[in-house]
Amino acid sequence: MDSNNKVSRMNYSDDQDEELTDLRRGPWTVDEDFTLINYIAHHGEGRWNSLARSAGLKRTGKSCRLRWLNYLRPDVRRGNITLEEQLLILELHARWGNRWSKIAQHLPGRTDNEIKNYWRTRVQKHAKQLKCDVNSKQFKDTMRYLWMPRLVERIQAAAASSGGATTALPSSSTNTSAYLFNNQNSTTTVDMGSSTINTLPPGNSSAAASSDSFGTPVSDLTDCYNNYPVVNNNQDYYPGNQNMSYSYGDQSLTSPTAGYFSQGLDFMEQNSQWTDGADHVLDSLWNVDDMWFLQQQQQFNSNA
DNA sequence: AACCAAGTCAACCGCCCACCT
DNA sequence: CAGGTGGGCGGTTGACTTGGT
Repeated sequence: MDSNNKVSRMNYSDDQDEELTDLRRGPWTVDEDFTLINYIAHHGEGRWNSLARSAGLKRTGKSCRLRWLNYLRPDVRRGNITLEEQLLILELHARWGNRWSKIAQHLPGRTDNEIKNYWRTRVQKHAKQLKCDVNSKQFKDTMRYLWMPRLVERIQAAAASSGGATTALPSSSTNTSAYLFNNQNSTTTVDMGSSTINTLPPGNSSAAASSDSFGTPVSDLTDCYNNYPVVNNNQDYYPGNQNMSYSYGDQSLTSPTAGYFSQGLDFMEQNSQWTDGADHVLDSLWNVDDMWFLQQQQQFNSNA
């Protein structure tokens, strides 16, 4: 994207400080990025307003902080949200709601902004397609009893098809134990560091895991969202590796999926197209299955 | 090729809270 | 305690991209 020197045409409220009229807004230029990086490298971060002035950046302190935290920070990872991360986002959002920064704390390298964008563009899109509110019990149940188990299955399948867990892992990860799935047992355990996500017995895995030519997993909530190589723009500035690992503190995550899902799996197994690995087919079936699930729920609720 | 709609995501805003004086 | 400042958070915007017609 060549957005250099473009200035946002957004409207801003009139109560901005007059000095702000001299300030640049909109996309950051490469020069600005270098200036900010170099300044922080020598002086550290914090005191963003004075930092912006001292560095000679015609930006607000907030803008500098945001640029640094969401884009320029050496350990920031962008794009290519893995299946494991998707699962974790769903799980943590179910627990905490729109506490993006709190959720982001458990996905090293991910920013609250990215997670928020992921949620709004992918998850809310599906809620819209299903014609239900993203905060409704129906939608939450659909996530809990359909999408999350599917994610676990596909994580497991991806690990199995790669002869291990390596291709499903972020290239930067050094904590492979966080991604090892015990797919030989009747219960699939997703080990996220010291926490676990238990889900249904895998049985005959019907939801085929798909991957692109790079071996990177393709999102099941999205249309080939991950279908591109890892893009980490700030590697232009930081060519070194990133050592990070998934940790989940001492918290335990448990999905009450066992026992709820057999019908859904049967449904999927009856659709041989599930196994062809074509994402457009899979994605279209998501909605069919989701609609079926919602109908079952509505029927159940009306009978109750 | 041109147009349009939908999707994506960087960057912004307003609000709030913690801290300092 | 009040006022000012810095920083963090969630929500929103809009430029750009992509896909469909």
